Amino acid sequence: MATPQDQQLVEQWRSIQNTYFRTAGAIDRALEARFSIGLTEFEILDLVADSTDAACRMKQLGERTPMTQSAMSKVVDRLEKAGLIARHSCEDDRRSLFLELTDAGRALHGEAAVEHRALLKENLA
Amino acid sequence: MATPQDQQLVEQWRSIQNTYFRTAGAIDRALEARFSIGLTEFEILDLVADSTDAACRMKQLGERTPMTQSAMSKVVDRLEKAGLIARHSCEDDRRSLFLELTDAGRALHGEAAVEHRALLKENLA
DNA sequence: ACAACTTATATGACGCGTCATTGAATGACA
DNA sequence: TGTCATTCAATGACGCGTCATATAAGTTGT
Repeated sequence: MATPQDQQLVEQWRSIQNTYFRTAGAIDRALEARFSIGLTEFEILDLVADSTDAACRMKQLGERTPMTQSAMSKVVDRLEKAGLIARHSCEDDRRSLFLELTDAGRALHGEAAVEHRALLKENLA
Repeated sequence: MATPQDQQLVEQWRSIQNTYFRTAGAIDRALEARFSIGLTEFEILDLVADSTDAACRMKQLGERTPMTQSAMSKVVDRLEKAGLIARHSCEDDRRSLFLELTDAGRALHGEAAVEHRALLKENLA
């Protein structure tokens, strides 16, 4: 029934869960408190900030995160309403959207990233 | 700004997130499909099944999971409605609750655990 | 050029988790 | 014993993610 192997798997799993929740929670709370954005919003900002290629991005960003397409759409909604990101329609394919940080978005990302990295370091020791 | 250390931290973090989402998603879908319970419900069943001591448990279970007290309460609600678990009031301290698997709960947990461990093995390689 | 299919994003209903609060029982201490 | 603080659990409002769809644009084959 409960082989030692199973025990070890379960242990490993619980450890991952704890690390994940602790870290995600800490980052989320910190970003919310200081910048009024959640972890999810930050992750999108971070991905867009990292993107150098000028391709139509919504889709491609989706490949770099475990988020659903639907979730992404709503996160981008919030970021747009917050004035941190802009959607540009894409000339080649008018179904696609091109995302770009606004100045405010870029500024906020810069500051938030410092906090983000610091909390990662603190929690992933 | 983006030191190699930071890069590595972010990599590590993304890896944890991916593992977590992939694994949790797989287990959740499988349990939902075959037993009509989610991962969260299973985790509570699993904790209760593992508990040998007869202490008043709601509280103590809370210490073994990243779940909120409020979340636990609702999960237990669902498990109770599904007839898998029973709440008993605790004589020593009438604020506390004592949880116990029903026969159906024990049976379901036994089968679900096999699936759970199998999916852990598959995803945490 | 016209259907039928596929792809990119948006949206609405819904479920779950969280926060803040409540209710009830207990403890502490004068 | 009476008051005040503390602890355990439940609840309601709310936000976010998911699923299933909708909308719109592109693609393919004839």
